[in-house]
Amino acid sequence: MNISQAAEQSGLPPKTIRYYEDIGLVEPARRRDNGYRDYGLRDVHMLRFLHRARDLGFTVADCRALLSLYTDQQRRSADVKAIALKRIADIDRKIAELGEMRLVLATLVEKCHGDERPDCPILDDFAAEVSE
Amino acid sequence: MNISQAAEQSGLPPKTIRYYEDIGLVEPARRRDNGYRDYGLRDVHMLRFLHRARDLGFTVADCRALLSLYTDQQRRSADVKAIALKRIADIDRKIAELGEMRLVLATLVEKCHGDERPDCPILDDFAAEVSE
DNA sequence: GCTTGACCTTCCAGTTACTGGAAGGATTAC
DNA sequence: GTAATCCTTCCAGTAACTGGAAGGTCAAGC
Repeated sequence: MNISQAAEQSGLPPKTIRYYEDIGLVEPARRRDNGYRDYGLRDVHMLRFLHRARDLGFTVADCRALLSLYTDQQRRSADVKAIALKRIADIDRKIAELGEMRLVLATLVEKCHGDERPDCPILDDFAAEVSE
Repeated sequence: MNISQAAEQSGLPPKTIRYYEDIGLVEPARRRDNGYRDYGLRDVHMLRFLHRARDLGFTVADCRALLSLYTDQQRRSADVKAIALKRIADIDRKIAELGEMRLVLATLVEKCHGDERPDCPILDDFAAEVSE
């Protein structure tokens, strides 16, 4: 099948599929006589795998590792789990960070009357001297 | 003062300060005879403002707007508040997204025994056919 | 006066993971 | 035959820096 079919079935845009080939995340696709890439079920599987992993926020580097574990029949499930746990820890760190930002902003927003007047506790906060 | 002092007092690395000047986020600094940038208190103020705003996750584009509101005595606090509210909405969207990822991953991780054996529900999930 | 180290300058390249677009060839529908 | 829709490659841009190279400046110590 052509790249656009593979795109449709994997959920990845054609551009992204070519990009993944470029960076060696997937094997170069077979080519037909006219130079078009030709995908089979197995290829689509791999692409879908990547789509799913990327959707869960794994980096391309992680995807490389996950894909290699996926194709390795001798893998240890512990290795997969470790990558997933690292990702969860990452997510937790980001959520915490965003939560702190949100808290600060919500506090400031609440104090700001938000009308035609120029005085604004939000800007005041941004401009405040750092407390020693 | 030199850029490294300005960096220390604003919390931004010298590289970043030069970068902000490059992209026109701050006015070009005064220069001394030797070509060195020379910063005053007012400059450091602006830089610290930017540091704070960036720390709260505002984009550089937002910072541009916030900085212009900051220096505008005729500003409407409503405009500042609107930017902050947009940022909060953004944070909420990101937290929700991360929360969903976390939920999925935590479920999968829990199911994975994580030992020497190769079978792994995480990989199984990634490789699963999309349900129609 | 000279050297050494710590500054400073500019400029170019790399990071992440794509995405848009141009130029040109192939295929398909009518 | 031709128009629309594919496909190809390649180059550039995105966000917000960061690292590093090449070279000028300055302050301290001998």
